[in-house]
Amino acid sequence: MTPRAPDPARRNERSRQAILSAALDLIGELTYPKVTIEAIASRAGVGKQTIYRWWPSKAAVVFDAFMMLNKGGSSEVVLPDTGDFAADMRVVLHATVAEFADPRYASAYRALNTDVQDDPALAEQMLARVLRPTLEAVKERLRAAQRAGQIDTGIDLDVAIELIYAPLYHRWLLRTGPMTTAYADQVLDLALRALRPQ
Amino acid sequence: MTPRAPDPARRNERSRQAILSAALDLIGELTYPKVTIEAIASRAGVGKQTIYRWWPSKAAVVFDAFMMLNKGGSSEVVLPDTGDFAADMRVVLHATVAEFADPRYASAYRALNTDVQDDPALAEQMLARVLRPTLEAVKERLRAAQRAGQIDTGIDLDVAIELIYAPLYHRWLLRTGPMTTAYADQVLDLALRALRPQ
Amino acid sequence: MTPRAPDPARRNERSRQAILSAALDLIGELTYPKVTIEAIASRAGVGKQTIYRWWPSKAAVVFDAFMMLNKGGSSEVVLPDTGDFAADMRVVLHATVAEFADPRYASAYRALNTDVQDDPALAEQMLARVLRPTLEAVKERLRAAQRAGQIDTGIDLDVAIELIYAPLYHRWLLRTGPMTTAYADQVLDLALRALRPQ
Amino acid sequence: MTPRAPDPARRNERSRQAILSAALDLIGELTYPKVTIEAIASRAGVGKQTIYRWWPSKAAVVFDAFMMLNKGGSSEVVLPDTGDFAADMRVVLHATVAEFADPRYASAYRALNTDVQDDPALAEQMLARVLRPTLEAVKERLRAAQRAGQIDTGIDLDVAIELIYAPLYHRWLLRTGPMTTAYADQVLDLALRALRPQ
DNA sequence: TACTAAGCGAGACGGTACGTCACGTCTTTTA
DNA sequence: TAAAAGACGTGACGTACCGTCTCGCTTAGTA
Repeated sequence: MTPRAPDPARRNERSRQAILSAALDLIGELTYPKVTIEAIASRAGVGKQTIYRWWPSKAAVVFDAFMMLNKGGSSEVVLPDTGDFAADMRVVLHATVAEFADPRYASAYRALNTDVQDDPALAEQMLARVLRPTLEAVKERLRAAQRAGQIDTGIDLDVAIELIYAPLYHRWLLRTGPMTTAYADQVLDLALRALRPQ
Repeated sequence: MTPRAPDPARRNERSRQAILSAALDLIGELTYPKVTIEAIASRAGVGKQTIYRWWPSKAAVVFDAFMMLNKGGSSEVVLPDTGDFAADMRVVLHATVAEFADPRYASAYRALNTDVQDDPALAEQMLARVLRPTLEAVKERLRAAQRAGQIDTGIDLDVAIELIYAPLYHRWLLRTGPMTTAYADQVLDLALRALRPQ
Repeated sequence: MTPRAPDPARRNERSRQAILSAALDLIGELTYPKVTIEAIASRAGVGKQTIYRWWPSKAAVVFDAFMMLNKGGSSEVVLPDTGDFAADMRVVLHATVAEFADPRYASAYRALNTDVQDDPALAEQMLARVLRPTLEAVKERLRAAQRAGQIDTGIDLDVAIELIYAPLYHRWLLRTGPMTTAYADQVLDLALRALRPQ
Repeated sequence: MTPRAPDPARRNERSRQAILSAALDLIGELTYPKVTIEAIASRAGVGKQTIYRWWPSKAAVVFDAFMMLNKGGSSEVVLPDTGDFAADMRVVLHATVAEFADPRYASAYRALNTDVQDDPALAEQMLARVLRPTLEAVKERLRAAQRAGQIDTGIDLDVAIELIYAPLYHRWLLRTGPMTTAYADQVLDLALRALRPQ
């Protein structure tokens, strides 16, 4: 009596799009607990079963919806490399600040950070498809900067990355202060003091 | 027909304790969405109304329960000052790592970080009674270190604090890696490179 | 983990009445399969759970609603006894025909005769509280008629009763013909030919 | 854009048989509400559409399945005529009792008596193809008995028929007692008292 | 010492959303 | 082109909690 998985080939692409769009819209309009599966289905003009057929939970829907926004779902992240690490990182962090300013992106991301707390499978996906690609790209850029003599070669790059990124996420998630490019610049300046060769 | 606020003098302390303990126990045992008001009331041997009489939401109950654990509910945080800033911070960060290792503390804290996303009042309370006291104490210790010439005087202390703390919270909330004292030491070492006079 | 039965003392009589009335109204208006629990709850202005708390199934609700109509729920049935059995039975059968003419009574009765087919508990209740009381009363009246010499003493009264009643129910349930007092009279006349002393 | 009726010539007889057999099997195994179209299709190894293409409702399928059992689907009913009306009717009623004892026949018949309540088209079919042929045959036999002087000529034969048949159906549908040949004999004996010339 | 008003445990209530099932329609693929 | 397979929009199912309410029953503080 296995439930038998549905056949992806028969999947209705129009419905899939409608569901993800409805989810994003509702997340932007309502507080997350009010973004119910029923509300998404209703907004998308779709049966609830069509959601349950393809996603195991609301969180999974939101994840896919978020991935639609996040770099078009691509897991490949490539950072600019003009040869000036500080300038390149500044561009990247400003882009991050800009993403946080998009209410649909920000709300979906907050929702995922909430759901991740009680959903190990989602946590793994977030790590693998959202966080890790970015962190790996930064790490790669850091390595290039080390080769160029801009970053101390004795530094543990994994810690270096979090020194740069964590303050932004921390401030944003906990709303300890405004999320501005100026703040990003401050953090970056300070972090670079720690990373440069001494 | 104002509902007339309940009289705190007549409040049953035994019930209050039972509720907060039940909340903490359940948070440690169950996934947060299953920690319902009904479950707390039932576990505490208490009527639901007794919870609704004294707290506006589940999040408020969890907050009070968490405060019971967090430094005994005191909002006064004082950091050690042996004259060696690095050593003092190391002690403090190790204490933080230890708190994160307590499952009841950790689960309650995660739950609050979740609820905060859609509850501005709770967010304000978290900031004022949990985060700010610690951050202020660290800031104070940083100022003393500046006076002692251990920290560069040109540094914005608010950013400095986040450089030290954010990586820990980031790694813990997003589970990007293990939460160890070794990691805390690495972060602190790196951060201090940024903060010391140059 | 027994579900613990609800306490009848705390039951809301207003809700109970609203539910039974709503059920009867809907049965009179809609085809039986469209008389859903949700529709009853909605019409009664009541939560679904209030129905599920007190009744195990839609059929049970309909049964109680029907009993409200059927002789005011009383299980005591007493037949007239003027000394003339034929005349007395004619009165009784005409009353039965009149009941069948009430759309709420008739629809509820039909619904119960439907549900009874797959619900032995309901079948038992129908027998004990609806059919048997009437049949017993007729039997009692038949016995009196035997003593008065109007009915042959060799007759099996249980069969005699069904000879009188079954044709009415049969015609009504299967809609093999119109349900009129004239038909009742015809059946009664014929049955009495079988029952009278010979 | 009329849906265009399917062409009966192209109908797959193997599927038709499989559907009717599956329906009968399920009716014998499950409670009627659980005999769903999906269950029939699945059991028959047939697509749902193949059922919807050829039958308007579950009741229609069950009707056809029942007709397969009921006298081989023939609508022609001929009663024995040995010259002894009582004996002939006894044979016929015993055959009816035997049919009621077949669980597939009985379950299907009960199901139809249920569906008939909210489906006038089905009711008409039941009357025309199941009840009327039998009743007409009995009527014909009664007429012969009248001519033979065994039945009073003043009797309304339609009422006479119901006097004989209704008690059996009544007892069977409402389960007011066991369905035995002895009971059939009792009913017949009593009914004949009413019908014989006096 | 009795009275009275509040908090209390209990749990029924009107609701909303859950996740599942079957409906009847449709679309795609196979024979 | 009928048939199998099964996804789809729809809507009811029966359950779980929500937050409010109403019961009796303690349990203080007032008379």
